Amino acid sequence: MKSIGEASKLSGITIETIRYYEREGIIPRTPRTESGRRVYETQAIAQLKFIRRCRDLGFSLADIKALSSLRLNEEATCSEVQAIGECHLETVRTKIRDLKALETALAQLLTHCREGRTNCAMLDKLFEE
Amino acid sequence: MKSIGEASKLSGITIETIRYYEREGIIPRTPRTESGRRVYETQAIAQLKFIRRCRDLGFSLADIKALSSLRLNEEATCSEVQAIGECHLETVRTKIRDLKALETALAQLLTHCREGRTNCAMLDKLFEE
DNA sequence: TATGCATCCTGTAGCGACTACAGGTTCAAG
DNA sequence: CTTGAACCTGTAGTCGCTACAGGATGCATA
Repeated sequence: MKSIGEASKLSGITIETIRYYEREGIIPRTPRTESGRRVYETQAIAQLKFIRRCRDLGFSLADIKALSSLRLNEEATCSEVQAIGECHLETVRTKIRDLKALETALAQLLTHCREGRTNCAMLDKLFEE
Repeated sequence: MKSIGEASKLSGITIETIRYYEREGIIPRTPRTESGRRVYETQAIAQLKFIRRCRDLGFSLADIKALSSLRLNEEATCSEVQAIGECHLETVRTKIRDLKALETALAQLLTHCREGRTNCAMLDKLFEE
């Protein structure tokens, strides 16, 4: 039986974000004390940790919602989880490829820049044609 | 003297986004016809293309604003442009590193998943402890 | 018991960079 | 003169938070 502050420290999610997750239905409505303060049980904190790990892996909140419900669903198969994971992995790989291309282009432009000309070769390149 | 539709096609920026850039002061207020339609000269279109290229390189609109004004400023030095570029390049490289770590972690989790167990090893891993 | 401070509550607005309308006007072709 | 494409302004939604404002509660100390 922990307060939101303790839940925050244990899960590594800020208080504001925990409340946001509740508002958005990422986690179910947390029980309150008589005075209206949120109360977290061990399981609720485990769920927050799970969300934290998924976010660290870059999953969207929509994906996390799906993964959470798959865990609770008896009939859910591993392959459904796998599909979400594979799809996300592909997204990540695409991002890496895109960023690498971008890195190369940027580095190339900066090489011109480093030559110390008065007129900036990088800006000229970006403006040309 | 082009319409916003033509400017959009020539620059590769959607009409809505061009209007957004104007609203946000990324580009100056575009002159209008008597009836209130936007009119783009060759130079305005060149600026849109410049913005497009910068966005493709991942620069923020704030950076682009700075780069644009550096180009117009007589006293601006190449080193100021370089500083913005180097800073952005570092950001990109950091992102690539982070995404690669994430890719590895995800791929590893999915390896377990692929083993075809009934209980999903990936979900279990994410929930454990 | 009173005070003071930390922690909590709800509700709303802001971020970046768009995107997507609604509801209206203008233009050019047939 | 009508039709339909293209344009206009203004506002709200997206994602995943973050940052308040303005108030209530809980706990330790004087």
